[in-house]
Amino acid sequence: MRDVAAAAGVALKTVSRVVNGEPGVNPATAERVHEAIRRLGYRRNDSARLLRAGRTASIGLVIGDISDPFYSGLSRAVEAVARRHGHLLFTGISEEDPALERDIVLAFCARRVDGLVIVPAGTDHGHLRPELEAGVAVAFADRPPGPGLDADTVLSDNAGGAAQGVAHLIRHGHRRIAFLGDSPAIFTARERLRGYRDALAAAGLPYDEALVSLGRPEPHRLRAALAAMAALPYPPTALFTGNGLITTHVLRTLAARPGPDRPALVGFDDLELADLLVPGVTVVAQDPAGLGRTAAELLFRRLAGDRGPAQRVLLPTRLIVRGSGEIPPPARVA
Amino acid sequence: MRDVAAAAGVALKTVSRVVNGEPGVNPATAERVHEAIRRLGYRRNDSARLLRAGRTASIGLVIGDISDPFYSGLSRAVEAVARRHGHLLFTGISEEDPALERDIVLAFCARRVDGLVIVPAGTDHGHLRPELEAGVAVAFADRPPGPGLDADTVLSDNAGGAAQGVAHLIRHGHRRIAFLGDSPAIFTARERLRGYRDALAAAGLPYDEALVSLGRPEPHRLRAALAAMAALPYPPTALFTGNGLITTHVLRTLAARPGPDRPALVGFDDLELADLLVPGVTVVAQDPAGLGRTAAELLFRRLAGDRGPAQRVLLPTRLIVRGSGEIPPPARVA
DNA sequence: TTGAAAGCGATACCAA
DNA sequence: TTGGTATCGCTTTCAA
Repeated sequence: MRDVAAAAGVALKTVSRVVNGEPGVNPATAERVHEAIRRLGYRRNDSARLLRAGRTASIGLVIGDISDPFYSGLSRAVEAVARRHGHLLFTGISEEDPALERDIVLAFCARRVDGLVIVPAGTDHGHLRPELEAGVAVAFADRPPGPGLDADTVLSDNAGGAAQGVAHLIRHGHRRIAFLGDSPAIFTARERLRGYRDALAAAGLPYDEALVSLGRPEPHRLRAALAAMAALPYPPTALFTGNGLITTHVLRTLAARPGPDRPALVGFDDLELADLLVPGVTVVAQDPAGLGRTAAELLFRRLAGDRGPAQRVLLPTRLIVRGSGEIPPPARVA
Repeated sequence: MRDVAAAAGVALKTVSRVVNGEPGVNPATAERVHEAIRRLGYRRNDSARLLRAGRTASIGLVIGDISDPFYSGLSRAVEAVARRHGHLLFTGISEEDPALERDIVLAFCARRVDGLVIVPAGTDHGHLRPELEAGVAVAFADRPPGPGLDADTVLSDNAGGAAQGVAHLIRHGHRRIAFLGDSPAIFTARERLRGYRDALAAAGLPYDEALVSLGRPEPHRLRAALAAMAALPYPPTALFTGNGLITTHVLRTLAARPGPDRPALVGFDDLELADLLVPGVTVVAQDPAGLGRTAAELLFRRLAGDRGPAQRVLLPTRLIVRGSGEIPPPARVA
């Protein structure tokens, strides 16, 4: 910019005025400046401008795994909202590792992002407190922050959705319904398990630990769990799977070992091509874009100056009926 | 930092030394500074530091649609490489709109990103020339830049992969093979069509325009194309679909209208759950992570000072046999 | 070992 | 309408 000013024979400030379209510049002078800008191929350095302005017009998104379609949908929505507000988006991938999440968050804060949208992997967000006090806005999506931190949070109705899915199976005559879920260390997994129990209780059915398997969504673990349940005196006639990955692995296991009495199945999370499988996979679908959009919008409301109490938004889920959840239990042999 | 210096009763520079772990500071002084840092909750502003340093330690990724699993895999790989090099990643989504792509690229450049990884939607990248001259490194992934621009480029072997898939169908006895592809305005679509023609030619089969349908991957367009082909005197006995979305829509159409003579099918791009469909979907799989990783690594090689000629890397594809591509043609009724 | 002053590239305030 | 100068938060150069 200094070079431009020199080339045009004007002061720095005049160039700044022209570049920013500020009023009060003689058209002839402005033209001289434009000429110099063209000739020198000058373009403004936004980083420097924003340093002066004291903001960065950027927000950071921290997410566990962008190759999961759920999170990529969320991510896309956040980007759209950011751009609509004239902000750029930093994306950081935590690989569900709390330490990495923390590093990324701190790196973003060191760049002085205006705000953060976090899908937390960790459960301790103490490192965020000083940043919040320093004025960084934060919104959590999909999972809540660890205890002791108060920030806007957008969640799916995990418990309600799971209850809805399990109630659907009960309505179709099932009494022995298994729950295959992720590790209870994960908030959403706990909530979905709660929904499962709620639905059983509401129908007056007992909670049987032998029908519940929680842990990492690994194929061999799930195969073993299914085998153990199949060996029970009264094996489950229906399965509720706690997330998309688990549903996929369970479907593979069922396909590899086709039997006459295929259990009914309802899964949490929609799957690509779920409608093309035979039978189609009945699922409780979330709204990943809605999570991202809502979290980002809450964030920008804060950036616009909203100082109200932290909000917690619960987004509804939707049962999509496709066939696998409507398989009746085998006829009772009297 | 000024406040810290004042609180510790030292000069600005001393604080800077302590913060950056530079040698030559009296341990006692350093401790006083640390104390002040803690008390004031100070943390360094990286944006300001990098402004002084003349770099931003950030790169930009411009991508068409992150919710496409292909691009989210690519994106994830770019993020990983960026972090490994201590860089932050800006993500911009062009929605396959050249004008938007240009805006995003220019916004990134205005922030003075050190480099860009672009999955181009546009075919004219003239706006990049001044940026390149200004020292921004650029690598293209999945599709090449428009003519007249010379930059590192990483592509899948689209033509080779398509030829491999079509040859697979020919090997299974098919002579009438349809090609359902995306708009020829798209580089990858053109290349895959070329591979199709190559494979036909290599087998001595004629190229029949009636068996080729190009255009947007919309369900009704594809349904109409399939219906028209089915009405031919000699309808195709096998289909080659030019990308994942097209494969999906075609599978839906076939499922909705099951006939006795189901055509064989090989699709470009792998699909989630492709192994669980009946029959499993035979595909030509790309390596999205490889595209992203390689492009990002080329970029960082440039940032490290490599001034060699622009490279073009071709990544191999892989045929995954699952059943749909091995259906034989119906027996010839003599 | 420590510090003063200049500068990175822009904007803001006040004066001319 | 235009320009000088201080400033954003930090690093670098050179001197003490």
